[in-house]
Amino acid sequence: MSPPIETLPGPNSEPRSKTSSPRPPAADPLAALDPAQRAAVGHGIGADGRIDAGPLLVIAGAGSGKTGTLAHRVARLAAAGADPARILLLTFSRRAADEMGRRVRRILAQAAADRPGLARAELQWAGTFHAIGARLLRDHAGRIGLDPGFSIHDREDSADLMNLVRHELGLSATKQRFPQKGTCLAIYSAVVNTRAALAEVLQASFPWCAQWEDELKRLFRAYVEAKQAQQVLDYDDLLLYWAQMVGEAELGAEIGGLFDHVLVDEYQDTNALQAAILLAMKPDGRGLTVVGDDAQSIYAFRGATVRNILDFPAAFEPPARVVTLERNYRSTQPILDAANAVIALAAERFAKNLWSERASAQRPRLVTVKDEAAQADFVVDSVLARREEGLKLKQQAVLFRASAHSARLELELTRRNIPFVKYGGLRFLEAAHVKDVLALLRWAENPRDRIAGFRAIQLLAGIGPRTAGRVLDNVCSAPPGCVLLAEQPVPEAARPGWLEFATLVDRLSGREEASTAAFAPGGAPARTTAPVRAEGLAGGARGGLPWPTDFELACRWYEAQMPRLYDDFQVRVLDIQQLARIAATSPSRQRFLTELTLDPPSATSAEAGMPLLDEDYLILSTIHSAKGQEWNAVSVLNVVDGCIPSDVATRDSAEIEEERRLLYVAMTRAKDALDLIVPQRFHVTQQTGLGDRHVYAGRSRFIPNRLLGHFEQMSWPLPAPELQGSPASRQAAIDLAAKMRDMWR
DNA sequence: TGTTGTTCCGTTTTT
DNA sequence: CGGAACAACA
Repeated sequence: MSPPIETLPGPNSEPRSKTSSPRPPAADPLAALDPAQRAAVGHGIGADGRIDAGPLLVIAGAGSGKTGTLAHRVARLAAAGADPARILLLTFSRRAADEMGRRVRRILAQAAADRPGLARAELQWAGTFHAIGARLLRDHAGRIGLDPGFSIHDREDSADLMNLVRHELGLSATKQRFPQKGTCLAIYSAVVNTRAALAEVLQASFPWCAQWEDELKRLFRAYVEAKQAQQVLDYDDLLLYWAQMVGEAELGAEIGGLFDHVLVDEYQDTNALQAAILLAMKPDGRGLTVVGDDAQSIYAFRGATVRNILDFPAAFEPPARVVTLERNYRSTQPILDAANAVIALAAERFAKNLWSERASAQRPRLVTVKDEAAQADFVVDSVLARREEGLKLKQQAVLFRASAHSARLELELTRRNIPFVKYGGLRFLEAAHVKDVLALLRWAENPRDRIAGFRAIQLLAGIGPRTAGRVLDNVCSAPPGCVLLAEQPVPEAARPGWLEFATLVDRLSGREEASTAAFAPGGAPARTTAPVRAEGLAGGARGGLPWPTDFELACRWYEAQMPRLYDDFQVRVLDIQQLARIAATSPSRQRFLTELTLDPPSATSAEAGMPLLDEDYLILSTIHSAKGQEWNAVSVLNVVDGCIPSDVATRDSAEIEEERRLLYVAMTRAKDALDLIVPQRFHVTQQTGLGDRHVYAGRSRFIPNRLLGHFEQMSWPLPAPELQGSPASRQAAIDLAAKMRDMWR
């Protein structure tokens, strides 16, 4: 069962000193690569430039130049004659896709000074599974009975729709409490993404819901029907429809045939459904390259399984080639030693030991502080100290397990006027006011989208769920085509506002003459007679307003409603303006809505809007969002039991192991300096009635005593005997000392 | 019918 | 502490 693992020359056999070997001409981009990387890059590309590549698995340790290796491989394929338009690159985030595109371009530009055509090669197909799925589905919608104008629900929308169906089926009024909408969606999503049976998923992950199996089945069937009736796809559908599409023999071959090479990054964080898609597109594995690191698998909660990587080689006959990258170019050896020691305690792992040539005397620091306030003080102080030494804020990051863990620090940073940008956690997109505007636009784009309409309609004063539901019923179930929005029955008091709203929606939908035009639900003649709207086609193009004029129209109307809806509307207006800025960069309404849903701005900052790009700012990030990144100096907050591992993730050993890998990922982000902070006491806004409590927590179980040798231990503030205690007593002591000195003046 | 108030529950990470 | 579910009021 064990795949042939190719172990390439390690530290001893590969001196690679900077001075000894004469550098090949700079034009050879392979010159900068080590032997393992070169093997991965050149796999299946003959000396004569002929490409004949079987499946390849690259096990790439943290910091082993994975991104560069993948970029080089793409560039090398292109240089050997592969058509860049027929290369599919699947990454974990849009950011990673962009980065990859940049690097490929750079390498090609370097390598092909003499071949101008090459330098212009652009990747046409680089993005996340979800984004590529959305594009393929729109392109081939006609073949699978899908409206190409389908809208995409984010998780909240999906949960709302699930809730709607849940109520309709009477499952909200059961004697025993039925699972909440979020739980239902999580179960549904787990079934889809793991491709397991409902019973299995319930057993394994949601045992407390096992009694509801039949009801859940009913609920999910109705949920699927609702989505189809509304021409709506959720995140999972983007993968599921894609998988089904390529599962059809003919279509699968056709779509697989669009690509000569398929390369997948972060393969350890893909799930069974994604693996099925790949296999269906490339059944024999030809042209398939996947890259990943089992030690960095941190998305099991989303259905990702490390089995994908472990089982990859054996999925093909003959098995895929395996290349392992163990040399780390990022971190100093002491940091690596500590990280290796942490991951070595994992129950099971792919044996792999990272090594580095970056010697350093500085071990990572394990810093004990009194509480979270002291933690914030310490972090700010050391960040500033490093900046004094010339390290830009941008080259420093603070990482944490859960978004809320940085609250104290954010406060302190704001107080001391230090700019920062935070990744992960509450998204821009999840803010109620942003969702309001998007709902309005989405409803205009797809009148069948009930969730969007439901939200948009209730923005009006005097109109609640009841009226909104009635209007939507009329709009959706009316005989094909003809519903006058303006004539919908609404309470008298709401009438004037409603007319204005109806006019707006009609205009947004491309029907200028509000009073006479019919409001046609999608799929009705108005929609089907129109030719398939190609994605690039100027959106909002149906009828009237050019994008983003319609957006501005919607904003103006919405801003007028805001003071009534929100007490703090002044702050929220800024977000709407931010949204307008994003909208302006999008070519069409549909693209805007799709991209924003699949790829929301991932960062927020304390200031209104993002700091200017050239400004310096500190990076705050959840560990999950830090994936693939690196910084010179990294601080990890709350390295205590209860945070890492999170106390909600200690139900079984699989969860605990994932938390261990999480700490490993955090530690391996650091190049030169790494601080793990351990507050002895931390605050929980805790359960029932007791109010806030302090909990005395120990150092994370992932750093047991026998690992302490890898760290420099310190306490902060440095214990100063006699001076401990309250600020008042410290003050008094200092005064006394001054008096003593004054005696001898 | 729609809005507002009250109580209770759950509480991570993200495409 | 925020959201959801339910009860009371306009």
